[in-house]
Amino acid sequence: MPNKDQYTGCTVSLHRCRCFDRLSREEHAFLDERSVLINYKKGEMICKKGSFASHVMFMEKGLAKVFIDDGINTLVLKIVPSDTLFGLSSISEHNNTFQYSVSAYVDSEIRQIEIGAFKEMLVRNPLFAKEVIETLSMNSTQVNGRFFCLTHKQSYGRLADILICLSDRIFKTKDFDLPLSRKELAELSGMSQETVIRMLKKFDADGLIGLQGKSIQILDHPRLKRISETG
Amino acid sequence: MPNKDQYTGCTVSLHRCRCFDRLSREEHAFLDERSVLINYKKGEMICKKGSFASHVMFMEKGLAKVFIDDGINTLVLKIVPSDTLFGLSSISEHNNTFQYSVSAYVDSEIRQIEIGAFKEMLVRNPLFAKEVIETLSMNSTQVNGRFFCLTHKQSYGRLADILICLSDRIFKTKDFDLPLSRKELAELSGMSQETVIRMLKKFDADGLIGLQGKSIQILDHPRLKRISETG
DNA sequence: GTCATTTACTGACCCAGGTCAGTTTAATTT
DNA sequence: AAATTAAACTGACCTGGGTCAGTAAATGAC
Repeated sequence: MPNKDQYTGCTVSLHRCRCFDRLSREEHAFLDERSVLINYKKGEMICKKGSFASHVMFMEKGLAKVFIDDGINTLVLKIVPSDTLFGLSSISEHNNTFQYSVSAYVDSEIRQIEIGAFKEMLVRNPLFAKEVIETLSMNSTQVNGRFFCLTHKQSYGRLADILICLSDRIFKTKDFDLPLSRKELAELSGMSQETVIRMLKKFDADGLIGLQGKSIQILDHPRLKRISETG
Repeated sequence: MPNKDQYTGCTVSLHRCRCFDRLSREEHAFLDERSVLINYKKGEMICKKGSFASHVMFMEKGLAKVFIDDGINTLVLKIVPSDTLFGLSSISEHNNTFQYSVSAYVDSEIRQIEIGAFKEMLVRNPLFAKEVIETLSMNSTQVNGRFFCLTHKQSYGRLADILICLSDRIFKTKDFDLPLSRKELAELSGMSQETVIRMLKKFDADGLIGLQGKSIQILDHPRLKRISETG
């Protein structure tokens, strides 16, 4: 077999954190009592990089982007779909602030788990800790693949990646209404708004996708895949 | 205070893993007995992405690059200096292979710790696990900063970053002999060999650095820093 | 409904930096 | 020291995709 590793700019890991499966009924209750459920509206900021991290978060239902920025440019690290634990980077003792910002793509329901309780659970239940380690490690691998892709693939490939990712992993259908603006799609694939628009039109003209405003359908998945792979 | 976050393409975290400080004498001995010490020569492969991960590693002395590649392009995720734990991404149960490759920049001495023993320790000693989580989390933050930088800064800024990083964090002197070729410096700053050479020459001509072959001295640290920040 | 504002789109321009094809210098080998 | 090979460097060329300056369409406000 060939040793060609393929990376994608995909933003969502297939990994689901199993840490809560490791908890006893009491432990589960312990965390539950130290959690609150918050609703966010589309576009709302869920947490801001640099602010005090008083909790880790669990996306009950919704979709959000995890990103860092310098005031001018934005880099989307990953997307958080339903049933995902996030904000783990703030477990660190010496860095009790969020290491990234998160904002809602759509109306979202998020459970905040008090960080002290979460940390206590790490020490109380080693299997829980082990799953958290697993999740952190899978996250890194995911982000690294995306890192490779954004630095070494060209734009067509990156856009194809994102379209495939949206279809396969996020909406799980070939035909979906994009809750993102072109601008957001652009920062997701690491390029300018204008380029995204031009390339979407190109894909549409070439019969790879169907495009009517926010509604996108994947018409030629294999060819899209090939574009993603070849650049 | 302004809310402008600065990211650098820096490859080395200042974080040192304190997990071993959490071990009792016996636990220390336990891991020691399940470790081996291996020497690698400059340029030698320390581990290959995709191969079975039978151990985590500790850099006793040396310098190595952690990278992923697709056969054509290489992306250096980070540099591993002395006294650093690495290869943690292979702790995962469901992914018992290395998630990246590592190769030695200079002759290096590396302790391999049998992964079963390491995982056992994670469960046996929760404070140990907590420190490992901390390290994973710091690693991510570090790589994310680099990610931002390589995707959003231009080449001069990235090269300035790397030079500052080499001087401040790796060699800890303003005057050092680079153990890397221009090609390696290029992949470190995410650009082509030719561009690195041209820019080094430019920095030299502008009096920012002194350049004689492999020997580099940082002459104008503040200005270099400014270049790193602005472009 | 009309107006205002945001989002989507188009075209023209341009330049950072990659690629290619060399030459020069340094490091190894014999 | 001559011969190879690899690394460092130079110049010419070219293009992917960013930026800017608009227009068109969609969405929301009143």
